[in-house]
Amino acid sequence: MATRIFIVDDHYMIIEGIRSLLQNGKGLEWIGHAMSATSCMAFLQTHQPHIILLDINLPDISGIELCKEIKTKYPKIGIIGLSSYNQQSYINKIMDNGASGYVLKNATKEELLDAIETVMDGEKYLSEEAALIVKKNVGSKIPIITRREKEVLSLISEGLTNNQIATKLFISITTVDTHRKNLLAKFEAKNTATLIRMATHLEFI
Amino acid sequence: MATRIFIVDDHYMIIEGIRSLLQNGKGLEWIGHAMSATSCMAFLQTHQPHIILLDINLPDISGIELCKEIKTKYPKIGIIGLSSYNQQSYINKIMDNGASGYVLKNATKEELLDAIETVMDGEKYLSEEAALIVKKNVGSKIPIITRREKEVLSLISEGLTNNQIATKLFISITTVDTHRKNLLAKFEAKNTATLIRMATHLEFI
DNA sequence: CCTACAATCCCCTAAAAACAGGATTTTCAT
DNA sequence: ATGAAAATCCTGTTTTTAGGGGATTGTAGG
Repeated sequence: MATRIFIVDDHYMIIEGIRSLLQNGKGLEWIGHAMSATSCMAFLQTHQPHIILLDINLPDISGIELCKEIKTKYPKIGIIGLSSYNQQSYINKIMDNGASGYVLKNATKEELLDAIETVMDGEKYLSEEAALIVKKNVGSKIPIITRREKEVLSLISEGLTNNQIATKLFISITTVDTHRKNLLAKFEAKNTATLIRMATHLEFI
Repeated sequence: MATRIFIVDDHYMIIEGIRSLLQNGKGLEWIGHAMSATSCMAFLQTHQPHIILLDINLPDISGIELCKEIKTKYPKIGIIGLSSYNQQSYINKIMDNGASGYVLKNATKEELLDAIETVMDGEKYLSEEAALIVKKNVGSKIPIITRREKEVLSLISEGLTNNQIATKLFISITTVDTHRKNLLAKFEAKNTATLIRMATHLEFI
């Protein structure tokens, strides 16, 4: 039986690229693509791929969330994370959320086929570069922030004061202040300026 | 004569994707690809494409720099910028550096062919989304800051207080404060958080 | 010469953020 | 159900920023 492949990515060129790369792969069946999380979930109600190639940067919800959702509903599907950049933080996150592999978008055809094969065998796969990055960043921790903290962080970056954030989120100023304190602690940032800089570089914003 | 297309992108999948998208395009000749700025310049010494599809995010130097370089040496080549994201600042920058078009990586086959055709006709092309962004950001100028201001800006982003910056630069706190005030004014930022966010996105830091 | 601009310095006040201690409730997975 | 983690709220003090004035040097260009 052919391995059924489904791909979720919002970039047309990537979809085309992967389709083209997989065209000659033996034992692979391309069963379609989705360009958003919602259309992906809709597709899965009627189709059962073996492997989903899942872009981490999606327009509606993050690929990481989607990965979790897919894994909860369809635990048998193997998920391989895809990303354009060496987003250190994301590699860990998506693997923690049930993905079985991670491949960068500059991967070669061989790497991609290798990843699919490895995951089909029930093992985990990290592309060479991804593995390097994980190795390189051992110790340089990526903070794990909560939904609410992320929300506050993003509002801070938009220039809102604690007061305005409090009003917007219907919470007390002191709560916002606490979230802010926790953010500073988690990022080990001295002040807002560093916080925003780090968050931007780690692509939290 | 067929339009000779050359592509510069460090992502294998994108290269494959575009190759696949252009395969059926009439009058197009795919003459190769480069995955870095240096190999691109090397290729151009022996080949003359009509159109270069140029990714903005390259590993060695930025696509914007490369664009300038290509245009200086080979002014006849039409360059179409490619980018994954709606990087507002980049659209202006690459167009200012001689590019004739800008297409997002989630463009359809039609958009891409349209872009190539338009540029071959000697006109400029902006993809729908890109045009929207530019339109949305009319008036949102890129601030011009002085050497000293840039210095202060970068120290702010590193988390130094005005006091520490003053000590470091051997100037008074009030001077630092003035620079800060001017930075906020130039970026039209409400506070430090927005300032740093904008500066990061506009690549001042 | 004169102007523009950068870079420097000063004073002031209100608002905001940083920092340090807490405490309570809700949510969620084992 | 129980414990951990998240999210909420509180009371303080100290430091920093935001934002408003205004002023002095030096330098480069028209």
